[in-house]
Order: sequence, then structure tokens, then C-alpha cells
Amino acid sequence: MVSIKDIARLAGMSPSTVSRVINQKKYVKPEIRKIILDLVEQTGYVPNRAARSMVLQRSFTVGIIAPDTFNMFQRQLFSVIEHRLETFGYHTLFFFVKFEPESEESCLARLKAEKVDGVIMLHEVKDHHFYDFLEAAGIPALLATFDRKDSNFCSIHVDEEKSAQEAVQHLLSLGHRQIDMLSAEGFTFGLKRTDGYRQALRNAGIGVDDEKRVVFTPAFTPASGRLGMKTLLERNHELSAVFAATDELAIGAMRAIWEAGLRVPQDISVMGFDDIDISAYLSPGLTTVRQPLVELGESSANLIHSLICEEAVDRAPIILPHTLVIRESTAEPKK
Amino acid sequence: MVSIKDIARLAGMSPSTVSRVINQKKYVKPEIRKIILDLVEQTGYVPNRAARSMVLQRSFTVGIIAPDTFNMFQRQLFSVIEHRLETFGYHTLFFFVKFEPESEESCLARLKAEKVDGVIMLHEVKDHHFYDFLEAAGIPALLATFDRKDSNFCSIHVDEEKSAQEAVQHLLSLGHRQIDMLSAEGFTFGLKRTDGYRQALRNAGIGVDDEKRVVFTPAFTPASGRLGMKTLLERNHELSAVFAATDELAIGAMRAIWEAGLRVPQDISVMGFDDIDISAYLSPGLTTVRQPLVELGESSANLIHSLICEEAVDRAPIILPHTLVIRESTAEPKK
DNA sequence: GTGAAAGCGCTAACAC
DNA sequence: GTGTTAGCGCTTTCAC
Repeated sequence: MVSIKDIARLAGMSPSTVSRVINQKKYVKPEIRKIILDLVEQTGYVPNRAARSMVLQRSFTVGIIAPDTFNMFQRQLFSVIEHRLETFGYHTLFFFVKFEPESEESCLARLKAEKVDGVIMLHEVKDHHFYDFLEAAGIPALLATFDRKDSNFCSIHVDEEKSAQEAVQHLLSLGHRQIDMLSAEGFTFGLKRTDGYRQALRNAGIGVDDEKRVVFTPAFTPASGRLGMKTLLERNHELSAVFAATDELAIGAMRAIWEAGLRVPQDISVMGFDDIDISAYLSPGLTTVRQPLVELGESSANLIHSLICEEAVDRAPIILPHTLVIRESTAEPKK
Repeated sequence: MVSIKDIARLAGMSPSTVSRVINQKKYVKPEIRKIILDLVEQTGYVPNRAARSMVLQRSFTVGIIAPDTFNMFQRQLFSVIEHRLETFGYHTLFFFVKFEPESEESCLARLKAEKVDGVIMLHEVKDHHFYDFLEAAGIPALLATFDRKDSNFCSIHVDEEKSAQEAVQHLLSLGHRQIDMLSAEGFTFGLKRTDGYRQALRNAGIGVDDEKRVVFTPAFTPASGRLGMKTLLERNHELSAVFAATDELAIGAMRAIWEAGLRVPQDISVMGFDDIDISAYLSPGLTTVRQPLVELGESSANLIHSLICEEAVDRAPIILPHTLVIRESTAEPKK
């Protein structure tokens, strides 16, 4: 493999000079710069990452903390982040964590071991030590899709409560009055979206009946959505619409409704949240709240990069705009 | 950050001894080994990756070549691979490539730059140089989900033709005789699955009519599936079933059928391929051919690791078993 | 403007 | 069994 020394020898210069050219430093005669650049081009020389890492004390790696369940929205988001980070010459390193103390612990251990330059958290870790370590170690961190009021970390996300409220308002505006809520445990956004649901009902002067109309399933998966919706249906109360905290949950709900011999939206309207890839291609298409995926991913990547480079950055939470996407899974209630 | 020297000093030993303990080498007195291990534990010492990389001339990284379009099956597969590789202390590095010569070229350039220890290809690159480089550089590579007869690379995949044949046989056994095929360009598996379709029809003594019954769309996405199915429907011939080369395509097809005011499976049966996450949760559930995702991912990770470690490995293509998963999107034809 | 030299943290060959 | 030493490929003082 061709090294900086080879280039130096070929150019009749010292490695230092080559290094200066490569790193765009000044103090190199233009003609020499040109010679070296040509040589680099010809030989296909690329600096060795490990060597640079060592001397620069940087790994050129950002850690992605993701839940073990890594859902579809998160997967799509990751793709965007990865693409963008690549343009900065940054790698990405996965840290999958389960909803268990030991898993968080072992993730923290790995995080300490891997010298990442920054961290993007797609997952809310429970363990305080996690955040403490990040702060103490001075590792730039970004909370993407959630927030922690009590911390100094930058965060980027939509206004969960408000967008959930708008979702339910859409249902209300269609004439629905008996609206159920399907959410899951583990992530704050599930709580916030449920709060938005409650708020929308209250604003409309409709009583909130958590016992009857709200279900929290164990996970944000279609499987959980199906089970949650079955539970709701088995409670055997009147309902004309259901708001699911994520599209995946909504897909499962639609499935349960279908299994019960009912139709969406004729019998029950279904509304989701996230606007993942397939939502537009379901039959019927899923009405949902779109999170600006690309903007979210690109901003996350840009932000962590700025943080790593110690550029001045506004540390206030970034609230991204959401959009109501109305498709065919919602309609006026029967009668 | 605590280094090997610190441990050595604390233990009153030399760095070499510490290194021997860490790397499980022999020739260290058990009591000294214990002292050092304890120290490592206490201080939370972890060897610096960059430094190890440099001296070992290994990056502890495997490159994942994935298409820019990174579909749902591939994303799920990646998750499995990543999890497994993690247990080996390996990182994963993304190389997204588009279906354009320049993109392949720039990917190759990056591949040369990043000193990956191995490569898992989830994407068939057209450019010969790609494979030539890998061979010339002696970088272990694994073709996952496809194969190249003309190469020496290890590969792992299902028997595409045979499984597609079985899929169509299922349709035939239900009584269908007018079966269309929806595929896409860019990947060999799209061709092979189409061949399987043709073969199954021929075996059943049914004429193959590519002009009329087969559509190749630009991509394996729901969007393409929808468009492809529209094309098929607009051709206005009799059809009672459609076989889509992937589940994503099938989802789009179901959507197009729904948009046309027809029902699945009452009017048209739909069959997919892959068995991605959501397929079981569609309404109706998608009948499909399951690729053994977990086995595929774990074997891929294990195999590339063995290759990297220069363990003896059977280089014959690994053919994984597929399974027919029958759900509700297929039924007997009308009348 | 440019080069010499030191050093980042680790492993391995070679002494002892 | 253990220590000494050199060196992986790079950047960065500090001279000149």
C-alpha cells in the first residue's frame, strides 16, 4: 500500500510537505503542491485512517445508539444519516440496546471502549450513567427524535404533542367522537403522542376515558398493533376511529380490524404517525403525520459534525415541522 | 485515557506482558496474569483500536456494499449482520452504490481508501474492476443474496429459480392459469425469479407470454410495483393471479389492484417473495416465499469472519432453504 | 517554505 | 517468562 513516504520520495520532498498539501495547509509552493497532488492522483494514495486517528486522537466515527427493535422509521432515518455522514468522511458505528438495564450497561461499556467522536441517540436510554459518561467524557451527543429537558444535549425532533393533537383534530373534524388510542411503552414519544390525543379530545369537549379507549402495548410493532387493536375491539365499546402512535402500530391495527371482518375506513378510521415508506402504498393508504425524515436525518448529521468540529452551534432544541398526510384510511363515521 | 503503559506501570510489568495477557498469549505466569486482568477491570482499560489496527494492519471493519435503494429486506438483513459482527468485535462500514457507472467507480475508490478487512456485497456491482480489485487486493468478499458463476467469491443465497417455481406452482395448484409476473431491473434475482415463473408455467404446459404477462419495472419498490401492476391491468387481458419478484413490489401491486376497484384475493391473487416484516400484517396477509433472514445474516457474518481469520472454509456457494408462506392474498380463482 | 524528529498506542521479534 | 526495542503511517512542533 502506498504511504505518505512513497509520495514524498517520488516528489523529492519530505513527508511533512506532503502532509501539508494533503491537509490543505498553507506554506507550500504552488508548483510543489501541484506535483504532489498529481502524484496522489496517479498512485491513488489515500491517508491511512488508523494512523491519522492515532495522531489526531480522533476516530472519525460517530456512534448510533439505536434500540434493538430498530423500527422502520428509525431504519429509514439511519439511512439518511449514514449517507450524509459519509460526505464528511465519517463512519458510523452501531450500538444496539435493549430495554434492559444490563443491555444498557454493556452498551455503555462498549461506548467507552470505542472512541467515537460523537454520538447520535435514536433511543432513549434509561440509565443516568449513560448521559453522565457522555458529558464527563466531553463527547458531543445529539438526541434525535426525542429530548431530555434536564440535560444539555442538543436535540432535534417534531413537536410530538402538537402534531398528535392535529392528528386527532383531523379525526374530529371528520365527525368522529369515539376515538381510541393505540400506543406502546418504552419511548417518551408514545406518551407525548397520547397526551396530544387527550388534549385534542379535551379541547373538543369530549371526555377522555383512558380505561376504555387507550391501550399501551409492549412495542411499536405491527404485531403489537394488531394485539392492541384486538384488545380495544374486545372491550366491545362503540368506536369509529383509532389513532395509533406509529404507522407500524397502525398497520397492525388495520390488520386486526380486517381480521374482525370490519373495514377501514368504512367501519373504523385509522390514523398513524411517522409516514414511513409503505404507508402510502397500503390499501387503503394510511392517513398519518409525516415527520420530515430527510431533514431530520441530514440536520442530525450536520449538527453532530458541527459539534465534533467545535463549531459554534445553537444548542436550543430544534423543532422540525410536521405535516398532516391525508390518505384513504380515514373518512367520516358511519351514519 | 488509560493506555497499556499505565496498566504496565501499575502492575510493575512491561507493556509486552500486558499485551500478552490481553491477547491471550501463553507464557505469562498465572498470578501476574491475574494482577493485570484485575487492573484492566478496575481501570476500565480497553486497547486503542487505531493503534492495534496500525500494527496489525487490520481495520476490524467489514464493508457492506449496499444499493442506494437499500430495500426493506436488505435493511432487515443488515440488522442481523451488524448484530452478529458486533460479537466478533467487528465494525461495519457502508458503501452505498447507485446503478450508475460513476457511482460504482467512486464506491470503488472509497473501498480502496478504507482498508476494510472484508466485504459483504448485498448489491451486484456491474463494474468488473470492482471484483478484480477485491481479488487482487486479497480482500475476502462474500456475495450475499446473489452469485457470480465466473468468480471465486463465496456466495450465500436461496435457490431463486426453484423457489420462484414453487411460488408459481402454488398459484397453479389453486387453479390459476392466467398468471402475470411483476419484476424489476438491476438485480439478477429479478431475472432468476422470472425464469422460475416461466419454468413453472412450462412445466404445467401453459404458454409463457412475456409480451403480455411480464413487466419489468425500474426498481423493487412499492411505487414501482404499483406502476407495474397498473400497466398489467391496462393491457386488459384476463388475469387471475400475479407473482411479484419481491414483497415490496407485491405491496405496490396490491395497491394498484385496490385502486382499480378490484379485490385481493377474490379478483386477483397476489404472491410475493422475501417475507419481509410487514408482509404478515398486511390486510390480506401476503402469501410469499420466505428467505431465511436470520440464518442468511448470521451465516454471512460468520463466513466473512472465518474468511478474514483465514480459517479453512468451504468455498462452494451456500444454498439456504426457502419456505412457502401461505397467507390470505392467494385463493382459488373466481368461477 | 521546507525538513528532521518525536510521538500517538500498540504488537512482535529478539534478547535475556 | 519477561523486558527491550523497533516500527506501523501519520501530523506537528521546532529548527533552519
